[in-house]
Amino acid sequence: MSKHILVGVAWPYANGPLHLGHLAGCYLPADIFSRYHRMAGNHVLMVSGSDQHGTPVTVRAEAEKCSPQEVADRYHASFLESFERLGVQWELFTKTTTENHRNVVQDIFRKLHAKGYLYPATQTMLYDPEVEAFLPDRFVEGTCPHCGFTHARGDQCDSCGRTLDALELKNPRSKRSNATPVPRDTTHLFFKWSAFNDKLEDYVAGKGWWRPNVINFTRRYLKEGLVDSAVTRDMAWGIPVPIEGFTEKAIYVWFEAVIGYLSAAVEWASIQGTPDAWQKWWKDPSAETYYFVGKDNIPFHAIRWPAVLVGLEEGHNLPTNVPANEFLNLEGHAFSTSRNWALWVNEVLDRYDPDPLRFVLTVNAPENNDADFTWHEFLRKNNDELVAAWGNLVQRITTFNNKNFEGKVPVAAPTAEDEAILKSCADTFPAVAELIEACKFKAALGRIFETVREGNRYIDTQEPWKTIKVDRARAATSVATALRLIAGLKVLLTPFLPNTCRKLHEILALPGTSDTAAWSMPELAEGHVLGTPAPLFKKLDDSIVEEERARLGPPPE
RNA sequence: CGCGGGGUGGAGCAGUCCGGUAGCUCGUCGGGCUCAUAACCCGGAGGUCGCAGGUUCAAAUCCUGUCCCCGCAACCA
Repeated sequence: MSKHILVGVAWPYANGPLHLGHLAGCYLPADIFSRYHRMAGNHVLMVSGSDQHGTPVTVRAEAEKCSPQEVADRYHASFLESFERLGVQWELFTKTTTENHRNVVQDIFRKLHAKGYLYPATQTMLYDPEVEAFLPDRFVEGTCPHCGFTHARGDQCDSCGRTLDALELKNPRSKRSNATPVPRDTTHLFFKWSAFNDKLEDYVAGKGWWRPNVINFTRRYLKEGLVDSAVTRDMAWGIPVPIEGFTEKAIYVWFEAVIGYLSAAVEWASIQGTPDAWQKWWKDPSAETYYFVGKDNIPFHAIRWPAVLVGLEEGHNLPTNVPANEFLNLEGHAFSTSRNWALWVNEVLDRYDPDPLRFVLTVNAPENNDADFTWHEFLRKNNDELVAAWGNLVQRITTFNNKNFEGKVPVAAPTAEDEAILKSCADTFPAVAELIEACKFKAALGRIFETVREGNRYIDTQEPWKTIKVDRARAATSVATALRLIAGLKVLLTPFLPNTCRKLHEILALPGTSDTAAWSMPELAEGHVLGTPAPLFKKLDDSIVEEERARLGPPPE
């Protein structure tokens, strides 16, 4: 009774590389979740891709005097590198500039139009005569009409916090050219969000088990009532609107990007040579759908994307859960690309191994509240928890076995004590499975480490280094038991620490690969010859804290 | 202004829905062990749960007010 599970992960915007906040926010939890489900024998389809359209990409391209596609492709390659190095496994990580995506999006757009959910309406927007383009609100700066702050953005004043309409700014100027923008009328296609209010309320009625922030925020949004809004834009870099009279305009990036979850599934199926296979995840009601995103993405995945799917009236599955994470801060301050306060994944991986990073970001994940990444905590958690508890358990057992039993699994004559520790490890499987399925990854990892500590206690009590001098058979049993224990723990930890678990898999000379191992206690027969022991992790020197802080430079403000 | 989330020993977190003398990891102090990356094991100290009221025999847990942090408020990933 294996299940079909669709895992959609937020589409990273292709105007900059990934930083640690992105990882903690969605990519790591999604990877843990998907890896577990694959090991548990479920059919996982984990998809995402780079979001390549939109104004910020064109602005960056302009600044670098290259094409938007060049900018987008560069960061797409950078994303792929990050995922490869981290061990984040996708069924497909694509991009929004594929022909397939454009076809799927335009097809959906036409259908929604035919059903009457898209209608034209005229609005007044600010136009930059210099760059000859309409300006998104945040690309307009001016004086706040409420507090007089001179650097208020078109959407919000950073000084008094009020929401603004770009048209009410005094002395507006374009952030793209510094020219004075002028109001100009433009006609767009509006999506009838208001038509879906009731249906969405019915949909979320049974979702009380979602995370508090997600469900409460969603309900409040619906309670206030959805307001129709434009889903087309006056710009060239995007997917052309396939409707007569609007073909010079592009579909709004947000509207288009979320459709990527569907188009990526279609693309994947096509690549597999089974073009209809995507329907198992999208049309079969027994399939489950999860969207891993940051908290800023909640309305788009819990409301707008479901509204579009409902509007299609083709029986697409709605999200089973949207386990949105809060935000990760860096040394007490928000990540900020523009202020250069960030840790880029690829740069961090030049200096550190992926699994310690995965460990720290999971153990300290922003699941229920904002979390803070500090180098001090990174050092402490690596040295005092990961290396000390788990790394050491593996090391002390494998080296002891190597020295005393020629690196072969010794013959065991298990007593109740030995059986108890293995039973305890076996019992950890369903417990961890339940936590992962509920998207409680911190708790799941914590639960595994309870068993790790239990393992250290077991060895301490057994004292094979003493018994081997007087009762070799007893020592052999302890060591064989401990080897079976770490083999079990290796399976449990694979979703979290896939890279070092692969190493351990080799050290234990187990058949197959660690990534595809079954979610259960593996067999480790007597006499089985093990590989050469080697430390799984490195202990870090205290000096890295100061080093890394210096590299970061002074904090913003 | 409004709405949602959060504010628990030195650090990071759990517990709050179904009120009953505060839990976990790390650090720290003391002890043990020596197989192991000075790692591992045992024990202790340390908090009254942002603040102020209230309900109750009893509140971190319910109610009211207040302060601080984060997000949203529709075009911004």
